[in-house]
Amino acid sequence: MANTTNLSRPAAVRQRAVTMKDVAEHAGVSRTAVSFVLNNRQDASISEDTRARIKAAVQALGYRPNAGARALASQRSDWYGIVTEIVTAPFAVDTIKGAQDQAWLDRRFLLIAPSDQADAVGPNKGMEDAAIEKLLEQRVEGLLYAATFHRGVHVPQSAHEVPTVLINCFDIDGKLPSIVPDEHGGGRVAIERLLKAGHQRIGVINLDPIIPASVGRLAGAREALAEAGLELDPELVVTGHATADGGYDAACQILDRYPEKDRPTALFCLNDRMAMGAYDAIKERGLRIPEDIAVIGFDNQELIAAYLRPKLTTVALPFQKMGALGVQTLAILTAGQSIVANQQLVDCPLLERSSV
Amino acid sequence: MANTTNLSRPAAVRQRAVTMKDVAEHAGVSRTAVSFVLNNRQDASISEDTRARIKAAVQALGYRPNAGARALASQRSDWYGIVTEIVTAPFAVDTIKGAQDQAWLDRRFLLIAPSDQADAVGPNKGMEDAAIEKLLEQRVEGLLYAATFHRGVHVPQSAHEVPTVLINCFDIDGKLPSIVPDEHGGGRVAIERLLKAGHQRIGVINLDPIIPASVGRLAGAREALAEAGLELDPELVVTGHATADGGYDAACQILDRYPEKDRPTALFCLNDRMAMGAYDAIKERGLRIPEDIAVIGFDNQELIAAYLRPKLTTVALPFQKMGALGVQTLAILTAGQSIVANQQLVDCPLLERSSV
DNA sequence: ATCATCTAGTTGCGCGCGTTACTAGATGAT
DNA sequence: ATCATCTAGTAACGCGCGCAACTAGATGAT
Repeated sequence: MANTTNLSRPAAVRQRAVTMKDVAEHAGVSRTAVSFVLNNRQDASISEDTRARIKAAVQALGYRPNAGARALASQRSDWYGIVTEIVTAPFAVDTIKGAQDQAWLDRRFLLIAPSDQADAVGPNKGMEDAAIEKLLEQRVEGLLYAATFHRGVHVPQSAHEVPTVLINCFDIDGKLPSIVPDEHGGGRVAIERLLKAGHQRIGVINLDPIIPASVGRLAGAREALAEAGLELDPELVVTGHATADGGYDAACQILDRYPEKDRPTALFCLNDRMAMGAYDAIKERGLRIPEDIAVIGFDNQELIAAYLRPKLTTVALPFQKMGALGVQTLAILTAGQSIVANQQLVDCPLLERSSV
Repeated sequence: MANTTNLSRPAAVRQRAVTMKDVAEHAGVSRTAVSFVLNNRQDASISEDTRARIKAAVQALGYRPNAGARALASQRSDWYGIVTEIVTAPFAVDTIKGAQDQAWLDRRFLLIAPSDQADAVGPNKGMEDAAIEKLLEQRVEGLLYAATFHRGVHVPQSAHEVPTVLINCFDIDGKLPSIVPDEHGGGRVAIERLLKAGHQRIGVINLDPIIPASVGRLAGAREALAEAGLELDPELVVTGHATADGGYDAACQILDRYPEKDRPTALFCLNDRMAMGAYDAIKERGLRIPEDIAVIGFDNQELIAAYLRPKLTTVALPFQKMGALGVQTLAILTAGQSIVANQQLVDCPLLERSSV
């Protein structure tokens, strides 16, 4: 789809930028020589002397390459694009950070486009497509498509025109490669930590049971328990709304259902926001964390986990790693090679703080 | 400064993109005609008929303009750059969002570069400069430089080569225009809200007293009190570390210092994290919010304010608005016009929730 | 019939750069 | 002295596009 923007707005008056031609004249050589030196080409022979003269001219004039022109001539932009919900997303920045850092290492540049995938069916439907369109107009060589919670997504058609990697989500329609957190492993790790601390009777505050996060984490939890010869008591699993209030309500249910001796000694909250509410329920009952009840969360939502009192032990979602791995995967794909697996799992590490 | 990246990496094999030439041939017209139609130029005359043929060809071939080539030819990129600490910053995203949305309205594109300004004196010193350098290589027409907490900054020299606007910070060295929150007004608004609820004896949990946020908010608070014929009791102002723990400690001090009848009935916490800690101190003492003690925060750190129980009434920092205003200001500057004021203040609105 | 004007386009230059093909001179081998 | 080879570059093309300058034909006025 072409756009039809009118470019006839008056340009700002500003002095012309220094070009290679200027550098060449200043150094008394041809523009080609400058190009060879700047691109550090081994096949061209330029004497040490003129090489130095050229570099001096670059310094003296403050020459700065024009990335657009370079991309035009070389037919490669060294740019990747990332599409993500930027604002509603406390996590999006971590993904971007991871991708950005890796891109930097690879001498590439990351273009970030906003999208409101959440309303993908709503009024902003067009915005995401337009964002991708814009990125393609910049001739990005590959796309990262990141979601803020693990789920299946429909990727706009235009994203298929360049190598695309999904982060924290997977392609419902097709075969686009994806990178997702190892929810299952994260569930294991959380329970193993509680078992190690001696807890046997563990309550679970669950998320909406159909989302991948819930399915995976619970399965992992069950597996870890099974290996210890234990089972997850279905009565101890209560589903809450994925907010602090939801966590509070769920925790109340669990805590109030049993006399003290049968009460679970630990709570596995499937996200940190619910853990935040659970804290309130526990404190309200005069119980101490972790002495009376240990709490373990999931997500490592810094602002919550690190500031709760006591600080929340939780399982981290590896956003930075996923972002970095996304760029690495893209690098492989854009080089025309094929990748190992269509879906890559990234570990969810345990973050020890003080609530267990 | 020129970079000397070697571009000789092998490019991915991919079919050539559709160009204007292809469209022109397909439509049986000259390339210029296509350009005129796509740019919607009024001064050129193209019949309705060929205009339609060209548009059809664009559709048929899936033509997409090459932004780089367009920028090269037109000498305007339509890009702005924004430099900000992306990861350590819960707020950075809001600024970006505001700027991004405004840029979108203005048919411009926002390039985001990371920077770790916090360690500007440390090992990452070079990174910020490099990031700006990269943006300038992309020929951005203007720069936004955003900080995550209101402060004075030193802006790298290269940022002076294009119009630059500072957001949430101000230029220590020079005269770069800036956009900052109206801390003073925010302080007023917070206190006025408490006064309206009937509170007269108000405790303040202060930030480091030398930072602009503290200075402004306190001054505003004093002014509001003065207008009600009241004064801020110096004993009721305690400075805490800007964390939940700091807020807890400070709140304990205030709450334990007085017998019940002399205890303040409201707490103005100069940031939400400290309010989070204050909540704990209050609840620990069996007091209710807001019945026994009202709490008002500052910053509107969503993840905290909206999830505390009861939800925290707080004064919002207008990051989105500042971002948007930044882009608008940049638009004025890049158009060669001059702006009204060198420093623009943006209102900090009160966000009513349930803690007052 | 002649000239001016308008319509509907086209030709061609240049943006800044990467790159291929060429060359003038120096050096070495025979 | 002659030819091949090497050194140290240079000339020229094209990437995709915007834009100023031009043109061929149609229309209208005198």
